[in-house]
Amino acid sequence: MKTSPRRPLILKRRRLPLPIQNAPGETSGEEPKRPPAQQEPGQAQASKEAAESSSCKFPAGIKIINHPTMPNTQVVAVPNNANIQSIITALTAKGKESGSSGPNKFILISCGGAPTHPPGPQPQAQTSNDPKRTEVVTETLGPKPAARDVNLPRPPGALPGQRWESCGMWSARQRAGGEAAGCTLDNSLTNIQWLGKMSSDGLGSSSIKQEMEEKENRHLEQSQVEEPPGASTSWQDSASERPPYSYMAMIQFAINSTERKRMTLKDIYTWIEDHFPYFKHIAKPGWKNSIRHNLSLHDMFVRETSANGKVSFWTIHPSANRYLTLDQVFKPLDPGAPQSPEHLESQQQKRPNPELRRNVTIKTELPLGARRKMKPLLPRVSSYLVPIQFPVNQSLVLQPSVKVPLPLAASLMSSELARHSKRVRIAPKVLLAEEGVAPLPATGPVQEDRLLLGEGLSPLLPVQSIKEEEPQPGEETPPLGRPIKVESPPLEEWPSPCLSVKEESSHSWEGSSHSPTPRPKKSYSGLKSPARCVSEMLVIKRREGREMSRSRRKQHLLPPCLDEPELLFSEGPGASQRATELPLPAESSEPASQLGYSQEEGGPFKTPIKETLPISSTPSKSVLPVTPESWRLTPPAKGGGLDFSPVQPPQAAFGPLPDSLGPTDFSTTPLKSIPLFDSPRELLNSEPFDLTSDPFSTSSPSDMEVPKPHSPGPEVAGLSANRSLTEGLVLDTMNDSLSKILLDISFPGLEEDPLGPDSINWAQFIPELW
DNA sequence: CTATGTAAACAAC
DNA sequence: GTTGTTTACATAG
Repeated sequence: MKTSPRRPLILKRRRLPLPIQNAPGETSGEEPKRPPAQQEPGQAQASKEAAESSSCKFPAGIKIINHPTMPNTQVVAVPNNANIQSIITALTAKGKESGSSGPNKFILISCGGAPTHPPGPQPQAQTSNDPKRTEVVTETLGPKPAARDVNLPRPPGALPGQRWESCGMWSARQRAGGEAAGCTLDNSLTNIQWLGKMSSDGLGSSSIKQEMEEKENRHLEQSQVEEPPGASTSWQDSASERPPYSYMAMIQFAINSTERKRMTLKDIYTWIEDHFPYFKHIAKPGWKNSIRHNLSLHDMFVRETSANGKVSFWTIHPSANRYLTLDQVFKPLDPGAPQSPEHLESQQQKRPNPELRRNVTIKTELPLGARRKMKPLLPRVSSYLVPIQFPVNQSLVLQPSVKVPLPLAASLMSSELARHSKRVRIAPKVLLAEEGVAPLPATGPVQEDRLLLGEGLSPLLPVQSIKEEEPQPGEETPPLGRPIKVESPPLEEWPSPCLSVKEESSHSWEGSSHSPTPRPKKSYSGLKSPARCVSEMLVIKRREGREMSRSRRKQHLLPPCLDEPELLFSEGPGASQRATELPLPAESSEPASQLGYSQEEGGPFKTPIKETLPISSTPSKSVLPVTPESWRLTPPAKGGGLDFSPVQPPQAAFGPLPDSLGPTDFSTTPLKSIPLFDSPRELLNSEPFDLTSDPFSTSSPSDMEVPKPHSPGPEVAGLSANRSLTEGLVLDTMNDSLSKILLDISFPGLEEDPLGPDSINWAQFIPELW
C-alpha cells in the first residue's frame, strides 16, 4: 500500500475487514493469526454489510444527532459493542451522499453498550460507560499517510486490573497478562489498529492487528523464553536472511517477549535462534559474542542476578524499555502485499529523511539483504499521529481524570517529536548516570518515558525491579547484600529504586558518585532504595567521554526526560512540575498529571549529553534538528533501526483514572475535532489540548468551549472535576479521514462549568449517552 | 561522529 | 566452556 499522502490510512484500512465486534479483543479469542495486514474476510464482509445497510441505517443502538454547533457534523454515539468499522463505512457512505451540503463529518463516541470486550477485566479506567464525553481534542490520527496503525492500546489481554497500561497508542501488545507486561509500545504511532480496537474497545471492537499482535506476543510471552521456533513464523520464510534488526533490537524483542521482561543470556540466544533462523543456521558463531557485547555495551540492558545469585537475567532498564516486541516491528513483507510504508523500516537510521516519515518513504531496507522480508516497522518515531495514550482500550473514553491530558500530551509530543524530527526517541536511553530517573516506579522521579509509555505496566517496573525476588524463591534476597551485585551508584544514577542498573564503571561522571568499585559494572540491584536521584547529573558521560577510552563503553541511557517533551505543554515547563516524583502508576492518583510532567521531566533528566545522545541507540542522530532539544529523545534502540522509541503510554496514569466522574450531564462541549494534521506536530502546535481549536473545519469558536486553556499543563489539569476527557473518532467524509479526538466532556451541573453558558448539554441530545 | 557489527583478550565462574 | 566486560577495528551513514 502506499499511501497516499493524505488519505488517511484508516479509511483504507477500513476496507479491511475488521474483526468486528466481538472482538476478539480478548485475548482469548484469538483468531487465528492472520497476517497482519489483512483481516479476515469474513469480517470484512460483515462490515460491509453493515455498511451498506447502513448507509443509512446503523446498527441498533447507534444514535446520531446533529452537532449543535458544528455544521454538517453529527455526533454518533456508538455502543461499545458495535462494529465500528461498519459504522464508519456507513457513515462514510452517508457523508458522501450528503456531500458538502449535508452531514459529512461525524464524531463517534462510545456510549457504552454492551461491552464486547473483554469482559472481564476492566480496568478501572474504563468506565467507559460514561458517556459523557464530548469533544475536543484531538488527535491525530489520521490523515497522514503513512500511518500505520495505531494501536489501540489495550491489549486484549490486559487486565484491567492491572492497570492496564495502555500503551497508549502504541500497542501494547504485550499483554500484560499476568505480569506486567509492559506495554509495548509500538512505536509506530501510526498504527491504525486502534480502529479496530476501537471497536472493540471503545466503539466497536476488535482490532485486528492487535489481535494478531497479541497472538504473537503470546507466543512470545508464552514461550517466553523459549519459544517454539515456529512462532516466529512470520519470517520464516526469510529465514535465511539476516533480520533487519540490530542485535540490540533483537535482544529487546527477546527480553520483552517474556512476561517478566528478563531473560538469561542463553535464553536470549535461543529466542533469537528460534525467531531468526538466520542465526541458527547461517550466522557465524560469533553472533553470540556480539549479543554479549551488546548486552554489556548498552546501558539499557541491565543484568540482574537472582536472589541467590546464581542466575543472571538480562533486563531492560525500564526507562529505556520501549517494550518492543517482534510483532510490533516486524511484518512480513510480502511481495504481494507490500506493506506499506508503514512498515518501513524504521529505520531511522537509514533513512535519512528527516521528515519523511518513515512511512512512506522509507522503506529502506537494510542494505543488506536488501529486502528483507521482515520489515521493520517503525519504530520509534511516530508518525504522525500519536496515538493517544489513553487507555483507550476499552472504552474509548478516556478517563475523566483530569490529569489525563498531560499524558496525552506527552504522548503526543512524543510522537510528534518523533515525527518531526527525525526520530525522536522516545525512550531515551537513559544515561545511566543521568538517569536516575527511570526506574523508579513509584517514587522516582519521573520516569519519563516510562511513564509515558506505559509504564503503565507498572507492574513492570516494580516487577522488574523486584525481580529478584521471584526468581528464586529460595533465595530471597538478602536484603542487604543481596547477592547481587549492585553496584549501583548511588542514586544518582538511576534513581529508580527498583531496577538495578548497571552502572558503569566508567562513567567518570558518575564516577564521582559512585564509588567504589573499581569497576563497577552494572549493577542491578533490586531495589534500590528509592533514592531518586537527581538526574541532574546527567552528565553525559557518555562518550563524551572520550574520556573513556575511545572505545565505546556502555552506552548510557539518556534520561528520558530530556527528551521528553515537554512540549506538549509547551508551555510551560513551569507548569509542569516534573514530577519528580511521580507516583507510580499504581499510585494512581493522579496519573495523568504526573505523566504529563513526566515528560517534562526532561528536566530531570535531560541529557546533557550532547545533543546527540550518547546513547547507544540511536536512532538517529538527527533528532535534534527539529526539535531542539527539548526533548530529544533518545532512542534506545538503536537497532538498526529499530529503536523504538519507547514511548510509553502513560497508561498508568490513565489507568488510575477515575472513573470518577460519573456521567453527569455534561454540558456541552463542542467538539473539536481534530483536523487532521499532517503532522502530529502540527497538532501539537496547534494546541493539542487546546480544545479550542477546532479541527473540523470550522470550528466554531463558540464551540469550543472547552476549556482549553492554553496552557497545556494546566489545562489539562484544568479539567475540572466535572469534566472528563474521552476519546472519540472524527470521520470526515469530505476528506476521507478518520481522526481520533479527545473529547472533553464537561458536566454542566457543576457550577463551575467552564464551558459557560454556551455549553451544550449533550445529554439533551443524546440522552443515551449519558 | 555515531551506530553497528565483529573479533578478541580477559576475567570470573 | 559460559558469561561478561572491554578494546579494537571496520563500515555505513
